[in-house]
Amino acid sequence: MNITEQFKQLFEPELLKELAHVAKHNFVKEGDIVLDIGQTVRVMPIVLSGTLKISRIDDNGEELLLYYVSPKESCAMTFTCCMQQFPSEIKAVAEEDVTFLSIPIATMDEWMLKYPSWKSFVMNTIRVRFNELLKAIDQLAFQKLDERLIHYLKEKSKATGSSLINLSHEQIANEMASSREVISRLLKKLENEKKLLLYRHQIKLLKEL
Amino acid sequence: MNITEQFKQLFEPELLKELAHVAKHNFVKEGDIVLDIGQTVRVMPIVLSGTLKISRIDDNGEELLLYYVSPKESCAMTFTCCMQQFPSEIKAVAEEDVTFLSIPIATMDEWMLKYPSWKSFVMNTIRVRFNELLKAIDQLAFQKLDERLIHYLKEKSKATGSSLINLSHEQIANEMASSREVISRLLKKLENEKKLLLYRHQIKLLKEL
DNA sequence: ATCCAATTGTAACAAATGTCACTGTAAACC
DNA sequence: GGTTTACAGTGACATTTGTTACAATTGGAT
Repeated sequence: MNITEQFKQLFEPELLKELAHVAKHNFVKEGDIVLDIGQTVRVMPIVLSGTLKISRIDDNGEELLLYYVSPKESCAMTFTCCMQQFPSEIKAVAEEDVTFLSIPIATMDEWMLKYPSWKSFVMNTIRVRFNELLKAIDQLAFQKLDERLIHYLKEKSKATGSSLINLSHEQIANEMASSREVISRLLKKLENEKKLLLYRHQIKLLKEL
Repeated sequence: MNITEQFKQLFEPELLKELAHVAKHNFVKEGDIVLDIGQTVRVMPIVLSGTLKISRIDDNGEELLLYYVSPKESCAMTFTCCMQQFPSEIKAVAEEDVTFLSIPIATMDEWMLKYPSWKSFVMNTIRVRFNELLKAIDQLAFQKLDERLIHYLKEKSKATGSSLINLSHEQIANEMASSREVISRLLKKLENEKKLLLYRHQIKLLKEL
């Protein structure tokens, strides 16, 4: 699908034309790091296909998944860091193969003044991502690990669009800043409760979840 | 101090003039709720004196402190919710008596186009608050409760500008989404380690902390 | 001065999570 | 086919955090 088609609902015709003209196309493979902590952000990305995983890494290299960026979406923190040329506080990895547009700083700055639909898009992105962070905080502060795990699985399923999750327990533990044995234990409990099925490197979510 | 004086470093002269003219002055007393979860935000606040406490409340009424808004600062989530007339996801309470300016939506929107210094201020506010939320997430995901408590006390001390903290253990437990007995236990441990002194309704932080 | 309510201290126990050690098993590679 | 390696299962134990219950103390109210 071409860009104009994909963003027809979101942007006004003039902006669509400029977008097709100015935006650079990028392609990264599953697992590629699009942006690492500490790197200076130089362009604003808009995902066309695939999913970006945004996460936070602490000093010991421990990870915590924050949220996903899906097609037609962007990442607010990239945006604000970008506008002011600050180093990134988050890490963005391609969850699957990803194509995305990149918009130069100067351009998106100019569009803020010129196109109401662009300003709405940016404001919306910022608001939505704030709420994602608040959701992450809710999970950490108010939920036990079993509830967090269920939430994690559902989000992962939503991001990939499948009830089959292809991850090892170790990988899940890493993204949740927990440990493999604990995740195994909780997954087994969920299996006993008939909420999912466990296979090697794969989890099938059932409707009871 | 008058507004023009206070914001001289931050805003250009033209904007200062408009600010003095357009902004409404508000005053709230310690403990007053400036904005509750679910309320629609109608103006953007800029603190002149005192401190606002921004926190998240879950469905069971449990609280978690997110960050403070100090003089010459604003709250990014208020801003983005405001711009799009969405209900607030956070609660803002006056930590001490607070005076603040409020800017109507239409005005701040207009200023975004007109004044570079205003746009910088807004972008900066958004970036800084994102980082505050990330700090909160770091604490929850990667730190044990004793470290979180130390962090909490230091932040509180910074916000009030004093090494004397006038709070009961119960209040601290509430703001940290923990329980009173646990906080008492950890505070006692810190006292034994000569990092602070405990009094009734008061904690004195020592330089060893 | 006495009483009362709020605050703090603390022990004992419970639950949640993390760690260690080891086993079995499936997949992947020669 | 046999070996190797990554993954999953699990019991035992440690640590962290939460809960219950009650005692001790403080500060204010009357």
